[in-house]
Amino acid sequence: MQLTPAYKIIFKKALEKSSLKPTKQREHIFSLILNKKDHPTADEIFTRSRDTMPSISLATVYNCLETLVESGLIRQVNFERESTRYCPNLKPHAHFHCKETGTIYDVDLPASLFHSLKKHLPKNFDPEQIDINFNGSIHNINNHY
Amino acid sequence: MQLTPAYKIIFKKALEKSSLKPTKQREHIFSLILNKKDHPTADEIFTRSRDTMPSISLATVYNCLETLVESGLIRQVNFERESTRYCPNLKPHAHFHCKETGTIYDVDLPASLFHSLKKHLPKNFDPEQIDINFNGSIHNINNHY
DNA sequence: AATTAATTTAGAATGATTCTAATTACACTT
DNA sequence: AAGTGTAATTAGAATCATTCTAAATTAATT
Repeated sequence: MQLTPAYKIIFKKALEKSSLKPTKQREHIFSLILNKKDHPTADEIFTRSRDTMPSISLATVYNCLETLVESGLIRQVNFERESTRYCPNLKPHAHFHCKETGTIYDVDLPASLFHSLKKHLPKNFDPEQIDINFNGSIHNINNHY
Repeated sequence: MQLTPAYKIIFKKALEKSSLKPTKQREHIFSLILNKKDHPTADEIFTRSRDTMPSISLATVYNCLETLVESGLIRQVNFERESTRYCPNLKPHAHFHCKETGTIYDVDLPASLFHSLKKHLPKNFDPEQIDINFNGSIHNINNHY
């Protein structure tokens, strides 16, 4: 697991901005999330890291994920009360949760939609984050014949 | 805690539709949620019910809430991994979570917005529920002078 | 190399929720 | 009214994701 040089710079800058240190563990967790663009839980990341960094502890995985979120390198995704998942996609987007498989899909949305959502808030409400989560099922197109 | 006659009918019908029984406990929990239109947690509801139904157990509160959600009488609201909250407002709406106080506010949204959100999904994605959650702070207008 | 602060670590603790198994309530028959 | 069967309630144990704690390690700075 390696970060590309470009991402290495992004990584260091983002952490330094919050005066956090670019440690091996943090870099490793970040690269794991970037290299497989799904939405893993802390525990899945912990399991994955056993291949390449067997000495890391679960507590560290949680700590690293927290600092990566803080520094804006990844996002948290929550569905109901399932384990928190982590997402490297920083573009404004929504999530679709398939209730059959549990898989989470990114859904790109135009910025305009986020803007019109904000317009419906009272003037003194200041949103920092907007989460849009769909929950449903996915029809297999091949089933229709 | 009493349901109005109108709500009593709604309550019975909704449960019967799922062949569930309109028990004292279920009715009581439902009335507690209707009569104070905030977004209580299971534990808060448990505490509130001690005044009027001291014998109810926490497990029953959880069970009742589950059946009320199943039968469409109330909605669940989740923010991050905080305790699940319950909401009697069945109109399509969003939620705003104040990160200072933890309070949750309903935000009415036009149905058209939900429709345009759905348009951005792939054709075979079939959303059953859309959750829109704002997270942020609320400015006190009186602070500006 | 010494000092200091931040980070990592293992394991314990927490807290919300679910599960289990026993009891109770209710609807429907005799 | 008594009996039967099913669903609901209950107390307490169990679970599971996450956070906490305190000690050990690492990294940055003097």
